[in-house]
Amino acid sequence: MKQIALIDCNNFYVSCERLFQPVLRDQPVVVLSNNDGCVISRSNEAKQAGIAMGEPLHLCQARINRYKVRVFSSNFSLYGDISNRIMTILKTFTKKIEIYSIDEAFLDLSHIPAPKCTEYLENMRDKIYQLVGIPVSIGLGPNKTLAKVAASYAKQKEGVLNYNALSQIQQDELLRKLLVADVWGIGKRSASKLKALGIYTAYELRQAPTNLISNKLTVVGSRLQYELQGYTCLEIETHTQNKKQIISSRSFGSTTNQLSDLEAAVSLFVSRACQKLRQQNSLARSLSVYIRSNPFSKNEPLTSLSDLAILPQASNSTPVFIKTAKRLLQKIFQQGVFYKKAGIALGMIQDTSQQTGIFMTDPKNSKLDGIIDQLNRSCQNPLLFYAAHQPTKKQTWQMQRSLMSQQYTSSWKELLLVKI
DNA sequence: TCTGGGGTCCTAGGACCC
DNA sequence: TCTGGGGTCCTAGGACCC
Repeated sequence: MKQIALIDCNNFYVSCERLFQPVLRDQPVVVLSNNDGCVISRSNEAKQAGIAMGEPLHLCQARINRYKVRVFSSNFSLYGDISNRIMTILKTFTKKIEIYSIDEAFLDLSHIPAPKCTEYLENMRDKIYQLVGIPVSIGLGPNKTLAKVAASYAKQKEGVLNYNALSQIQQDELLRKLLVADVWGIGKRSASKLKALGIYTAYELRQAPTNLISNKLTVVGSRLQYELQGYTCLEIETHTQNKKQIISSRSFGSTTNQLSDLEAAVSLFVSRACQKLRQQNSLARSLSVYIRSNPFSKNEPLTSLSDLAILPQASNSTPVFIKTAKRLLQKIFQQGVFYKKAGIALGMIQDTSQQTGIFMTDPKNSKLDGIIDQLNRSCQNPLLFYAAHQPTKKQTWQMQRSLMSQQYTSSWKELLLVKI
């Protein structure tokens, strides 16, 4: 039988903040999304204080005050750096690893003798804590879905749970306790469809007639059902695929009705996306731009505008896409609307080597982009910008991150100081 | 006053062709 | 006046994930 492990960092962003401020260890802590909008990571104490995942800050402010919850803006460059350290350690255990998200990885440990597997996982957990200081939970099962199930219970079991080592009765018991809405891949919609069929738990989903599930939840549901039964439908993907779409978008700190503000924002998003595009050695042919007003506004109706352009030739040149983005923006822009968010997406992505036709990328532009990438990669805050971003102007639309911790590991200026 | 961002996969339905 | 049906490709939108 296969042995698939899921390593899941506990309350990852909160754990990263605690790493550099140990005094937070027993305190309730939350980390907020961009613009300090929603809660996106909670310590166990904060969960007990009744703060929900994704809850808007302004709705839980009273509870935060009452329970003296410590609040942080998100510090993604710090979290990314800590994540890299953990993934590097995991790679010493096996080459068959899929980095699934910033705080999760699947490992194929089928080569480890089954009786030794639990001990192997405990060793892994201890090593990560010892070397990086982040607590993790590890679940192991015959496939990804059951590894996920095991990991969700591992949090109560000293961080490690080996589903394969359980008896049939224990496995059934585990699935009976698990609500179907908490199964990986079952969201709100699917959960309510299943509820209508009288299916409430993972166990009931596993036992349900297969044609019923495929009718109601399509092949996606069928795959999950098979995986709950112990078959493999979702393989581990060991090499990172190039992105098929690259999105860059942000909500603004405050709204704006100025085209020039939107142009500056969109130009910045295009530069970020193009840099990612070049990083994976790709070209894109389509660019879409969208802008919208505040969907939560009680006074103004929602305005959401977008348009897409397809270039005659695939490109990864920042100036080419900035020019196109501005053209689209001018086309869709409506006067008198107060905009809260803008974004761009690059699509029709292909490998650099796939480029055909006689028009190649302008060598001058591509050399310039290369130099900008190189300089900006070597430092925390970009050194070089296209003038279209208006970097020297104070931007009213920029993000609010008033509660951010230091860049302890990713900025020379903000390294942790140790006094001895 | 204050509600994230980035990504994937799947499907239904329209356009088009023979 | 009669006005098919099957196949492919593409896209928008739904659903879900972290």
